[in-house]
Amino acid sequence: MSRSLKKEAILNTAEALFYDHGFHAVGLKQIINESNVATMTLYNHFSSKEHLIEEILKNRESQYWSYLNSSVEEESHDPFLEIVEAHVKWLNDKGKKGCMFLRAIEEFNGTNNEIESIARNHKNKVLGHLRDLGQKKGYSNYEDIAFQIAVLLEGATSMAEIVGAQQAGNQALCMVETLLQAWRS
Amino acid sequence: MSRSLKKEAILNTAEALFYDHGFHAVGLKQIINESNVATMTLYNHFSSKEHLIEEILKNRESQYWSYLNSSVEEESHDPFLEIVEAHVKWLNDKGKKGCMFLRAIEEFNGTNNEIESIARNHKNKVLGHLRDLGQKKGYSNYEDIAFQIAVLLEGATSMAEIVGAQQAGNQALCMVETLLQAWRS
DNA sequence: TATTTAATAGAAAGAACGTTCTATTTAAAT
DNA sequence: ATTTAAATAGAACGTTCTTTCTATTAAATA
Repeated sequence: MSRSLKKEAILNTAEALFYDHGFHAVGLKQIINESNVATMTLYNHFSSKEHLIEEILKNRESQYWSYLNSSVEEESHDPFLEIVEAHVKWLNDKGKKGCMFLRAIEEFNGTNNEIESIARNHKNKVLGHLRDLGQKKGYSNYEDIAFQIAVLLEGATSMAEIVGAQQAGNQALCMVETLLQAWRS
Repeated sequence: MSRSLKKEAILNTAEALFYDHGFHAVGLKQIINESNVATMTLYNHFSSKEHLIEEILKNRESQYWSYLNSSVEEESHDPFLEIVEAHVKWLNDKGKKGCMFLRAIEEFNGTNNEIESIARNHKNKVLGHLRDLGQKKGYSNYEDIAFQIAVLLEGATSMAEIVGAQQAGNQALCMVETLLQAWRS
């Protein structure tokens, strides 16, 4: 098993465990056991638990963007609908237990600035992306529209924890359709 | 300082700390220090950290309902609008850092069934309340409408962490108005 | 083949965790 | 005034935490 495969195993196991139970609730021992590596193998790849968390968040962010970008075409007719659809796909695949970035903010605010920044920057980048889409589509109130779509995305993520990704996603899609129609008229 | 004042101090301090940093991230030592009680005073009132968490969640649930009930009149003309307004008031007063119930579910799912149940039951009760309101208002698709209002509420809670309760609340209110208009026509 | 590099298991460190114990002081009840 | 009960500070317990160390084995490179 090559070096990078070990690192990959650690990242995958740790991401799953942190996502399922929280950053502070999961110990390195469990991560080491479940990813079948030695303690020092983890510490050779990541200098501390918190640096491991940073790398997991960066990975997860790029995964999320690949969901958004693969589903939303350039010059799409309905970019917001496609964004919500892509987000729902993400929820089905990797988002059934809430938003890992919000949880990072919640668990590390005031105690680890780097982790908090990674998470906050991600959220602000999504907001900026929505704003760009709205502006490109010619909405004069693109600022408000971006916030509102963001509320829908975050709401769907949270509701997926309670009623499942399917139900939460469908309702969010239904709402964005209604809103788009209202905004056009 | 009487016995029940001590208990109250512990509950308030612990609620604030758990809400700010998470259940696993905050130790009893900090709670004991910041609420100015002795270790055994805490253990005389609460048999364990997790029982303390249970009581905090139950308290918080009743606080949330008092926000909802005080703002929503019987036979209101626009109960959904009032629900969202009450929720936004809650966010401004006690909800700037996400939903404590969702976080309880996330941190204790699979490891503490009692805590998880308290949180899940609360969320389902809110959903049931929304359904009742929709049905009473005569919406035939009250089931879907309840889910959709819930998505708005949860979305506003999450967005409050990123852009503040004011902005998040305003956008959620704006959306519910648009949706209500669409549902009526 | 010889040499360097990675990965291993597991012990050990030292701090922090939840919880219990002890001995003392304060307050209430008789 | 005497007894009973509560609350106190803080030590202590056993466990777990993150991190480091050691000594050994496996892989890759030269």
